[in-house]
Amino acid sequence: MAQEERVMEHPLFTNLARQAALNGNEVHAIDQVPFRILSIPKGHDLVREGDDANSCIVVIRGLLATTKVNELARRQISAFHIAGDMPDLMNLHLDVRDNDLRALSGSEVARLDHKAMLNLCATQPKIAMLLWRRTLTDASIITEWLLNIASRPALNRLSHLFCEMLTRLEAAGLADGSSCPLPLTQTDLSEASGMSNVHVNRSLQELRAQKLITFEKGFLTVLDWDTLASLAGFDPSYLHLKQQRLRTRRGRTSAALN
Amino acid sequence: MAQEERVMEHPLFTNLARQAALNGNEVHAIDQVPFRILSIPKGHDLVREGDDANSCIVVIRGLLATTKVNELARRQISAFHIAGDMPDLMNLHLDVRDNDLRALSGSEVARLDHKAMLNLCATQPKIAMLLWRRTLTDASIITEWLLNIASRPALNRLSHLFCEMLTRLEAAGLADGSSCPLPLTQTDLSEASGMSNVHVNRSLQELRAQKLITFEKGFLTVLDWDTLASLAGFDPSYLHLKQQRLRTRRGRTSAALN
DNA sequence: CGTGGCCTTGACAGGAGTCAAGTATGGTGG
DNA sequence: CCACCATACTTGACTCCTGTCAAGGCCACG
Repeated sequence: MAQEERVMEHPLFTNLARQAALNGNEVHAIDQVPFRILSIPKGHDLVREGDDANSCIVVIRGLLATTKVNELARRQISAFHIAGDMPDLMNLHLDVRDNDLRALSGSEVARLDHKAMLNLCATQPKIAMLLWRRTLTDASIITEWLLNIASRPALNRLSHLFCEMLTRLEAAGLADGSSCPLPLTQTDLSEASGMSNVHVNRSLQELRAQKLITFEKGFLTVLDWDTLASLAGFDPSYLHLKQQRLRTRRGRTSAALN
Repeated sequence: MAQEERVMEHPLFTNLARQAALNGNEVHAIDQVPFRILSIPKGHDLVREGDDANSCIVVIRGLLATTKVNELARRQISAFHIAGDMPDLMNLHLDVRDNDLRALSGSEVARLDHKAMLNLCATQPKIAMLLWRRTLTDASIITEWLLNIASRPALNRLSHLFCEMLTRLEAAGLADGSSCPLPLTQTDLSEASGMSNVHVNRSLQELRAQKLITFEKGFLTVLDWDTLASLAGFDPSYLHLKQQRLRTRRGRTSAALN
């Protein structure tokens, strides 16, 4: 079903095999789910509030965000989605979606057939459980964002965001040591962190001045992970990553305690 | 297994039957899940951060909250749980819980056997789907909280919280017209809304002065729903309630548009 | 070479936090 | 029945973090 010239693995498989071993039966069931590859240009909305919740997406490449605008026309980003994420899995069982899905950079996604997905869940309890589990870690991240936005001042808040993104991108194999691509504008950051773009700008300058990070041209480099993570109060356990060693490898935060 | 003298319905059944019709087979499977009734005094923690995620709770009576304290010792409430809610369903598939569950009023809960629940999910896809769906609406609420806290000023933020709680309590049959029990202290409100308790106090006075609400002795009365809801930008669709008529009955917000 | 994003800066205002003290309220025990 | 205490609520004064407004600079792109 893949419309690409190269033979590609089923996107769902790439996604789930990272979490647990699947038997032949399950792999076969996954292969039966039809999908299409879509390219979304930067700034475009893939799904809109009010749309029927009939899509199911796996990010192949790029950076997307779940956004929602409130009655005062202020836009809020409630989640970032990187390669491997399933941005609207949350809407699999809900009738109408109440948020938008926007590409923050040029992105490529696989759109899985909605009915086939529901059928897959109904017939393969283990896969359903894995997908469920994914939605739960997504929810865990949103809860952490709530804590972050509600309880930390600007500098710490931004730091936390950077710590999270570097950790997630590293876990997805997209980071290079302490650097990673992060194609966000300062306005994007402001919409994700609940602060004004002006204040984001000044906080970034402060982070740079303290030699904690570099952030330019959509590229983030963490210069001093320990200080940044402790400023942010960052504890990656809420990400529920399989490979906790990633954290210890870079995480002198905990190593320093020994 | 119920340790009460009166014969009581299985708490899970009460919970799920509200969402969808269950066949005899499914009802029987539910009845096989052992549970115990617990009473938790006001202010006590039922589960703590770091505990093994081996419990599964249904609220019978009272008000609980999921809380988490950050590195600055500031406590944040990320969810309220009323009768019928399942506060730690989110942890069913996650290893270690990263938050606390606290009784904000004297409460009564049913603690379901964790393994039996996992088994139930593995053998009854439809029930698993219903439970999954519940976690998704919980996530939807948290996302709305994120939007609320990140993007609305104090007065609107509190208003939104009140709108939500009245709507949820009404849907659970616990509200009396425009009034409902809401045993929260102003400190609780401040921890839920991400503002200081002093500022909560002043905002409450403002809401009272504008004759929008009454809030005393753990009892909330909404005096002017329309104004309150529009101030809050409240749209109940994120609650994913079955009976949308509840909203229209009281919701002159939408009725007024006709 | 113009135009539009995006980033940067300055000046100013105001919302919200903190600190601290004082006032209800309710439960407890003598 | 009343003194006592803890908890919750109120209030005032002050500070400051953060938002808003407005203007200017820097690219990238057509």
